[in-house]
Amino acid sequence: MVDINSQDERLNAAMELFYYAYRAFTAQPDTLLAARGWGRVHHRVLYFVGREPGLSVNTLIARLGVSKQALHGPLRDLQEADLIVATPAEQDKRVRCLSLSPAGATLENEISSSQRVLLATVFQDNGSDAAQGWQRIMTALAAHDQSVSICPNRRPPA
Amino acid sequence: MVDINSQDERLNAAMELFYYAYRAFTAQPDTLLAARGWGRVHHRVLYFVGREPGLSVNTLIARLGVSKQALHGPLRDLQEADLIVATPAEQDKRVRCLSLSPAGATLENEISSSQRVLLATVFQDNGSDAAQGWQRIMTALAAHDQSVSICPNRRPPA
DNA sequence: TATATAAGTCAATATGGTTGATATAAATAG
DNA sequence: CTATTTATATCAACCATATTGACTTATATA
Repeated sequence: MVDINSQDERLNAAMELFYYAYRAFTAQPDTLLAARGWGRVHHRVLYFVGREPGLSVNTLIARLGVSKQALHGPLRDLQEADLIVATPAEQDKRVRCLSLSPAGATLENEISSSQRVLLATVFQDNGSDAAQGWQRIMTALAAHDQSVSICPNRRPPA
Repeated sequence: MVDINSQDERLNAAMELFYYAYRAFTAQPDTLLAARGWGRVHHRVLYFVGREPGLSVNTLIARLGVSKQALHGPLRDLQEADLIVATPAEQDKRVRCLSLSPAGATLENEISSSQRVLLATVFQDNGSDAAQGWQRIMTALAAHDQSVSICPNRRPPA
């Protein structure tokens, strides 16, 4: 039988830990983007286009869960900076297929590699047992995600 | 020697995991607060006041990293809802000491207990080894937090 | 040919943050 | 006792970012 109060304390500590760890994890991408005067949406566009090259504007809107008007500003920024290219689809020339330019891929990689390096460091510093445990717990948590697929845009990702 | 690409894949998966796990973790508090038409600031006020009862308004502003004008709306909401009480300090009657009312403590507990329950569940389901590993990794990550103490308000916490 | 769809844009509006100026009450310096 | 500083609280102007609605253009399809 575990002492209820000490159990609660442990969980409270875990809650704080989660928050500060997440903040550390997201700090560097934010800094890299903010340097260009860009925000979360730019980051998320780069992220989603990087992971699903050739997706359409409407698909991206669905992925991000924002209105098209909210997307177009950042999307245009990224196109004008030659980080995202939009090419008409062959079968249907109305739809624009979005993908990362080489420069866009470089930036996207720069951003996410800062996160990969951080993770790689802490995984290596704490041994594979800890890393595996972390993965198990996070997987279980992610499985509890109640969020709808076309996300309600209340709490933005990336 | 580890294959670089598979290593990157593992880290990419960890990045996604982190994001979805965090979203699952924060989903329920958001829902509970949104039901009252409230947002993150209300939550964070309840959280910080709950963990540091008797703190002053200026201290709270520093903890949150927002302007006093941005704080006062939500703070007034919470006072009018009798969730937060402000009592003049004995030594210096200018400063208001903020604390949770019984109702405020109840709500705060309701909010955070949804998170405690989620954590307790996944910790229990995955064994103490995994839980300990998670804690080690998250602690190491949190230690890398570069954020300044009076945070620049660019990337909001809680 | 008429209609529907994908993308892009303009306008009006809401929210939530900012800074600046000011008011009030209480503490403190001279 | 008076003057100044400090802690809190507002008011106003402004800005960024999101929303919805209406519309245009190009393309596809019935």
